[in-house]
Amino acid sequence: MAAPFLVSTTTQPSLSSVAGVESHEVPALESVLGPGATIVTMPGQTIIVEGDPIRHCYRILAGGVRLYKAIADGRRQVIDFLVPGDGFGLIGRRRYPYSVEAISLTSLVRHPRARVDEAIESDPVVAQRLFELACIELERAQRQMLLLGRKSADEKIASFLLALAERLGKHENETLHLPMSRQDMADYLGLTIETVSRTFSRLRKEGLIELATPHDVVLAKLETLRSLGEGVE
Amino acid sequence: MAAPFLVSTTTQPSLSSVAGVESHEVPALESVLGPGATIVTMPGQTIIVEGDPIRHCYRILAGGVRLYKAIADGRRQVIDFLVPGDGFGLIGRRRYPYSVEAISLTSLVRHPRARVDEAIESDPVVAQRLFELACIELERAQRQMLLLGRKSADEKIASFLLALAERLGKHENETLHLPMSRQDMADYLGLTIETVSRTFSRLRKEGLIELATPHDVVLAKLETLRSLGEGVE
DNA sequence: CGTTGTGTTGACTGCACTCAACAATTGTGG
DNA sequence: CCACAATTGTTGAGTGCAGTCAACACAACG
Repeated sequence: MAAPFLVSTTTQPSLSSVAGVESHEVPALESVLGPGATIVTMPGQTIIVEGDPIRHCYRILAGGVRLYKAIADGRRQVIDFLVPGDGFGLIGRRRYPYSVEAISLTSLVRHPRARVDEAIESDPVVAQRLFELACIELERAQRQMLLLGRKSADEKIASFLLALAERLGKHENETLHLPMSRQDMADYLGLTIETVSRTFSRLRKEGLIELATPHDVVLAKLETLRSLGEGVE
Repeated sequence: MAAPFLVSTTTQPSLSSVAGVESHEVPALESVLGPGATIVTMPGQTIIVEGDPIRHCYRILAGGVRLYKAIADGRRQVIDFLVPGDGFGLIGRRRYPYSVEAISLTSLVRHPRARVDEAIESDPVVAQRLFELACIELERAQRQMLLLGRKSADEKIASFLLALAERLGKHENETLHLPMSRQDMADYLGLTIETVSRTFSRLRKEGLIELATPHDVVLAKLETLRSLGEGVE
């Protein structure tokens, strides 16, 4: 563990740019940022610690990360999982309100945050675009509040799978790859690993999903899954 | 119930502008919006329904409102409570992702949303300010995700009281007025009315708070309340 | 081939939920 | 003004969903 950052300036060739990743995308901002340093991180490696000043903004080229908040006794709440195309350090003010860790072998491009701040001042379109991105994030967070506060374990898992499927453009009977651990899912959904595991097993027995491996889910009955996730009795 | 909107164009004199209301304030935007129509709503009255197009933005002069999302079977998640000085309809894109209802007798000023959209295009400072506001809202939402996913009933109530106290600039042994019902608090914290009521009673027995009335809490031991809210064992 | 990390399953527990009764308060009509 | 109804909050009794503790399966790895 605690492997050092492997920094390289060469661009990663295998970007694996996924289909439906829209919410964190930064097309209008691409040009503003210019070239950046490419960073490769090992699974489990910490990239940002909650409270760190926002010095850079990052975009994920390959792999994935988790954003999370923690309390003193070790409890964690995963705020979001980011996939290739997503970024962090772009929205936000002085400091990161969450920690960032790599889920798998992950490569990112890093740009000085100052370049964004300059762009906000100079280019009105940048501020508009960032405002729009922040609004999208806010709506995501508010949807997650409904999930965390009012949904059952079944409904949470169903919603999670559906949201991820939509984000990655997966359809019925396609295989959805879950790069994160059961613990990560639990901390994202306000559950324990055991409950996550049991719920996957139950959904499998009921035929709503198939588990090729613990990290590869086939969405067998998308509609049933959807009505479950929406909380329709 | 279902009393009609009482619209008047005269400005409400008793603004009751509270001290520490910062997160929803719109000082730089005041001038942009110009004069608006004043609206008075009765307790429980619906102002916005989830999914409504954002045609106006509102600022609360007196009273208070709840923002909430609901599912088909009636379960609700209160997203936030707004107090005088706060606003809604300013941050967000096409449609409201939540419903808005008055908690108490509430007066608001309403401005056409189009005026904001024009200002975003024409005045770079407006877009910057809105981006900043959205970031603040996002951080609030993310803190609430930690509360909903990982805190116990005690910790939730303690956090809630502390956040409200800070927002209204209340200190130790001062009385904090809670304008919302137990049901609203429950739906905000992901609990039931009974659990909210029981937890208030327990905190009272332990001497952390006093209950002048069910809606007026004296914060007797602010530090103990704080460590409880932070999740320190 | 043992070790370690991760996931699954079982047995049991407990925190918060449900159901229910009652108290307190407010509003309404006679 | 009082009786009654309606609304809101509190408390008790019992239940259940998800949590805890524990054992085991399985794969990856040195």
